[in-house]
Amino acid sequence: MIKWNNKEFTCPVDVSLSFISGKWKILILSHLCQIEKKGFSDLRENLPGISEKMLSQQLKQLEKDQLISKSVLSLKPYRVEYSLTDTGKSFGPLFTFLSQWGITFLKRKGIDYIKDQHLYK
Amino acid sequence: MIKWNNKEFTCPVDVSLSFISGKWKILILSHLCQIEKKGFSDLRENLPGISEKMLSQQLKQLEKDQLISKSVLSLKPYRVEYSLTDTGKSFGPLFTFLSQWGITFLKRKGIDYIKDQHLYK
DNA sequence: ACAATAACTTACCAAAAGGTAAGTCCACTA
DNA sequence: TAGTGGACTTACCTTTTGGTAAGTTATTGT
Repeated sequence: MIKWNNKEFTCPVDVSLSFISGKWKILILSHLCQIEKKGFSDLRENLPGISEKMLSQQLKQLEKDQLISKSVLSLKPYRVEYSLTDTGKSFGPLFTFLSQWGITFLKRKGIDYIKDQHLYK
Repeated sequence: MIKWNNKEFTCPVDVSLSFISGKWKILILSHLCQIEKKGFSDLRENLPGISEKMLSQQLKQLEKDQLISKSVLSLKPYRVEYSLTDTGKSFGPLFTFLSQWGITFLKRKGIDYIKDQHLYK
């Protein structure tokens, strides 16, 4: 068992997973990797099905783990912006891989995601 | 929303994740990617903390999803062997990435996994 | 004959994760 | 002044996931 920060890991893969596991984290990160606009509601719009509670919760955790950073654009009307940190960006190849794998898989099943992307909005 | 097999996915990444999410699946697959011996108890030994119930349950799901295949070596004394299918192998780069990411992360935190691997058994 | 090993399954239970709905605060717009 | 949008929080509840422990069948080893 590898020990770090009062947690135990069975192997390096387990270490990596501890940052990105859960139903939403990878999805949030991979969207932050792609889209330009990064406000709270931009993210919500791009993650069909996520509740505000979940989004807020996950963003908080990702920030704590230093995968993303939040900048407060203005306080009076409260506006924020989220972006990947360097650590967050270091997961980039993972998101690319998962996206590509999914696209290839779907194609094998007769679904052309790229061509029909507009249908899935 | 992308639909396939009565399930809904928000994007291709979501499709990929549906095969490998959960506490144990990636760990099981990445071990099958590395070790030669692949019996039930070989796996159990290499996945500290997993219960037989969980291992059996996850193996069943992975087999159903066609990421692994099971060959029954003998019936009288019941012996089996698990291995990655081609689909399972296609996740290879993912396991490599996650392992490497973890190793790099640990090194930054002053833990040299490669050098001290024997300590973590 | 008895214990150990292999590959499970089953029943039961606890904890973690996630969903729903409502509420908050503030500012801008009509 | 009423309504809308942005960025949340909170309480409550359900589902999913995971853990424990015991049982099963059959073989090999002592």
